[in-house]
Amino acid sequence: MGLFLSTFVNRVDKKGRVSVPATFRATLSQQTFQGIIAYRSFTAACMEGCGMDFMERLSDSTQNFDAFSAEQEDLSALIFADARQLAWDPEGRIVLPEDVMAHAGITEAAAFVGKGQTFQIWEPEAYKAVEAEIRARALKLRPTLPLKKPASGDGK
Amino acid sequence: MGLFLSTFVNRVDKKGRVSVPATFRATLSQQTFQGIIAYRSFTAACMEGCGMDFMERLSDSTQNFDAFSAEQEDLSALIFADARQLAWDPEGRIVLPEDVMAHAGITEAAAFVGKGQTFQIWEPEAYKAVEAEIRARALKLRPTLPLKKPASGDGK
DNA sequence: CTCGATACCATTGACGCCCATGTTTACCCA
DNA sequence: TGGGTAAACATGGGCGTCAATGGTATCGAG
Repeated sequence: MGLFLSTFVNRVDKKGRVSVPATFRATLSQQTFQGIIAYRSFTAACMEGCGMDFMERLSDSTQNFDAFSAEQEDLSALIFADARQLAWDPEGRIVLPEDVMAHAGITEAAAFVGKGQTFQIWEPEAYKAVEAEIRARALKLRPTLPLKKPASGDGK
Repeated sequence: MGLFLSTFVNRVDKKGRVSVPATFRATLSQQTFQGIIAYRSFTAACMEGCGMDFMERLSDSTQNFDAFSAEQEDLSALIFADARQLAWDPEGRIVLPEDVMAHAGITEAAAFVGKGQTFQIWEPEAYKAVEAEIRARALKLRPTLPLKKPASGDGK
């Protein structure tokens, strides 16, 4: 399974177009929908991004009523309502809608930030500030990452 | 499963290329992604290095929401955002990005330091200093390493 | 007919691939 | 056991391809 890794800053032209990083496109290449899904973050001034399969998994999760609280169901409903399908053109660019750019404060450039299964889209300077903040806190608290054991069997 | 062992110092050419030690490549040879993943250490002036499977394990771990605190989630998110996929060329070299070399202070050479499951990339002189420090501390404290029992069954 | 959206085309600059070379290590044979 | 040979690895440079980016044309809707 492909992951969204690293951070890429790409220019936004006057038509609102921006290139989706090639590596992100590669991870999404096997999906039914040739593009990305984007919705406004609840907690930060950025967009959340993912592929269609992630949306389907979210949908599946909400089917298990007992697995999800009422709050979580509200949240996922909000996500579905706000999600936009942004197809990319033959050159791999998407067009950022007005309100998306407004929500994230994006003007001239957009930062695609890998989050593993998903990614985020930020105004580059805003992300730098947030990142520095988290990094400083991480340095102070020194949390440790509990890792699962490698998949049993072979190391393939 | 292969381990990253020993320390290798290789030259960095003017294009920023450096050979990944052959033994490290062998350790990573069975991975889906032919290259290394590198991200900036939070605590030291070096890069942390690993293979794609390590990232996937991290991703799997973050799926267990209850197992993760907010701080840990921040940290793993930071790793994903900072992780760079550095594929090697047919000769086994990777290109070190500008900011990577800046963070680690690397100019003419890079030291690949085995850490077992992972490895680190240092500016050679900087690592020598840190190593001497750790060695001196180890001599004084005489820490002991608790060993797990060997896995029953196969030793694979 | 006008405006907006999307496909098409062109440019450039970085990155990956190819070939060539030196140097060390490992191996084979005398 | 020693020398010679061959393979593998580390290193350097040149070139082609692809991704990112900016502009133009075309199609459709209002």
